[in-house]
Amino acid sequence: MNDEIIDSEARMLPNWRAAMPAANVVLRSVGNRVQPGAGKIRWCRLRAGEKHTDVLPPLFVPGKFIVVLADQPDDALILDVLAAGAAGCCNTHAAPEVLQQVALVVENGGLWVGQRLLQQLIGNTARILGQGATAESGSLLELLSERERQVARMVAGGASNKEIADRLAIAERTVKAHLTAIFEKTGVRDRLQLSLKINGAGR
Amino acid sequence: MNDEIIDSEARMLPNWRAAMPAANVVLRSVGNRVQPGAGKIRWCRLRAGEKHTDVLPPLFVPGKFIVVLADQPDDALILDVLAAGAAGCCNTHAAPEVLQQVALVVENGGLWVGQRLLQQLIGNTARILGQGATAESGSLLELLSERERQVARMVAGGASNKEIADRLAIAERTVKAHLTAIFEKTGVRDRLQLSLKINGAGR
DNA sequence: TTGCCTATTGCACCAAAGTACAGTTTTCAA
DNA sequence: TTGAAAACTGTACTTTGGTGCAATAGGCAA
Repeated sequence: MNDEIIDSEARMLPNWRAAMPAANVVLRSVGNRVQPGAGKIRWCRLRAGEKHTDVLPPLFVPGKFIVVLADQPDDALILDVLAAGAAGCCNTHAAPEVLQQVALVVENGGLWVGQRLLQQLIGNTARILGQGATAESGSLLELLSERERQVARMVAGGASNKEIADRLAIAERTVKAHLTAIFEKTGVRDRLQLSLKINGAGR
Repeated sequence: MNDEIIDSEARMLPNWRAAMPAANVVLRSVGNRVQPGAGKIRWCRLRAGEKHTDVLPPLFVPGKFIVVLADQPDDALILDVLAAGAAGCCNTHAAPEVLQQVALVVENGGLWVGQRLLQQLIGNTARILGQGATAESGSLLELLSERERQVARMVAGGASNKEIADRLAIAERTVKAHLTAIFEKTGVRDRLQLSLKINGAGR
């Protein structure tokens, strides 16, 4: 793979070379755009003291994935760079096997997250889900009253609040009240997310 | 790899064979222990109606990783089996490439989570591929420029304009401009309808 | 060189979605 | 009889979505 490794110093590390012998280190300065190379993945080193908000934005280009190699990859940083659009984040000195694993996942369009952080996310989310909503639309809809179910299905079918109000012969305000209750019970934030959950869209 | 696939029927699926030609399907009955094979991974099919709490516990043995192949892998199920100790969970009929990706990650001690769920775990960050797109959504997306496709997929994955702007490092106004063009080209009236078309749900 | 397409962006505006506070009425189990 | 839940609704507000007008700049084929 002809990936590039973007760093503020032009020094190839041994684990990088072992993982991707064909890659090149490309220099960057803060704030500067770097011309994309041929590979699908743009590896970007984040040194201690460098802010991802300064480093990453110029690097995002269509059709390329960014993987961050962080010198100090604490959980908050990892989540931040992933939330900012990076497809993975691991330690600058990660083993070549790990870097290759990251490359495979990311090249296939996946996101790569370290195991320990992922387990934390899973544990936290499993506990949250265990206390409340499930994602399956059947059991999701079971949380709702009869009228709420009716409104939820209509939203999932693409209807606006006004259309729902007209069809059910109720006020638009009433539709909004039902939706607010639906959002609270299901843990979704808006009608688009509700539709995705009910329709089972995605995987 | 000499992994085993544990199922209640002794029937190898084509995607399983393609992903791991040396694997065997091993029969199990509910509640029964299955002697571990030589491989590191024990793939366990979870059919519709089968409860993971009945199926998985006898399968956990030291030194082996369990990956669940679920017929109906909704988010709650995936999180439950991961919280219960499985190292991955994907669709029974996942593509061989996906199964191989799972195998690589898990054999190296990682956890494998589907992209959509992972994005939810990361706080609903979104990078949605066109995986699972219908023919309609395929031809729909062909109408769009590269950047419009990117924006459209992110909307279909549930992202707000602000989130898309942040992830692509562009202005929210630019996202809206792309969406206006997308709506014109596809003939939909808003992001909810766009999401339904791309995800192949509803009308 | 020219014209078209794509990408980007600002300012301004209106419409729709969603939230907050508050209220009434009906049904039904305790 | 009482209290809770469900259903309904108004007024008012904030946030987000979407549109209109206008503009610059780069890439590329004719």
